[in-house]
Amino acid sequence: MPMLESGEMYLETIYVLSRTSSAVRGIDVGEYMGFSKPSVSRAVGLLKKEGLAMTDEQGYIRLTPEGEEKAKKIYERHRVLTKVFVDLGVDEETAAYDACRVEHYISDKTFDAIKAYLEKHGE
Amino acid sequence: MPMLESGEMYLETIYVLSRTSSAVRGIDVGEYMGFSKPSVSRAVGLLKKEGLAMTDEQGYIRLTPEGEEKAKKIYERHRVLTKVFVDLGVDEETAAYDACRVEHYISDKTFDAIKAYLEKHGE
DNA sequence: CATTATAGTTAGCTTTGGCTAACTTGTCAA
DNA sequence: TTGACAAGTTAGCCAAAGCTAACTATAATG
Repeated sequence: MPMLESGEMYLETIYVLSRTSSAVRGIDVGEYMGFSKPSVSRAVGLLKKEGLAMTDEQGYIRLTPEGEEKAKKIYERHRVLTKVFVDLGVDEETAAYDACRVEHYISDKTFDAIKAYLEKHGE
Repeated sequence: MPMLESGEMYLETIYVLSRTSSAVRGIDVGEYMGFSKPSVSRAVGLLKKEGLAMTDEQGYIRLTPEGEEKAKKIYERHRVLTKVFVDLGVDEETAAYDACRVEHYISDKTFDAIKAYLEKHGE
């Protein structure tokens, strides 16, 4: 089954936290996203079942190569969309917030077109 | 409470169908959206409860002024976003499909910025 | 060593929004 | 007038994804 917004958000959050802490725990994910421990527990369990996340020897959450690849793609969407919105004159916070929603709903085709536009017109 | 994607889609569909048929029934809405009669029945019931839709003397579904206003806004988002995506090189079908998702998730600020861009750069 | 705090899990509730099955209602034609 | 079909509604199921409460397990501290 296809990954929904919720799953993608957890994946992205784990990826983003991994880049600065390298020892990501469920509690950190929950705090970052504003969700409860049980919600994180279940969501991470689903990511594991899908082969996108795992728990390492110390009990920290890690992404599998496949999970990391997916997460990178989502995060790239986030960065590109935020930049496009900011370039269009939207304030940083709103741009990031909207990017965070939109990133889960556009097709590769449309995202690639937006990205190509940014590469041609952005500085 | 805020209107979610589902409610907005029903509202938009009723609006779009109203523009060509003027006698919109639940069955038409369901057929257009690919949903069952009971799903439409409940969704339209919710729109009524929110004061956005009503049933006329002949039993057809009508939007209230408030509902029509909301629907127009959503539909405008649909048109503008579709056009932007097409302008960026996305095929019509994909553009419309993606617009249909995105239209529910971006803020007024971001939409206005996109619209302003289109008005300046589109033909 | 025992207590306490922190992290994670389990159980079970809630809402949203699909669905099917089955019932009601209304119209139309034989 | 009756029988059938079309439209709508009601009841109740299911999945997703949040929540709280309560349990477990681990680690740190007095």
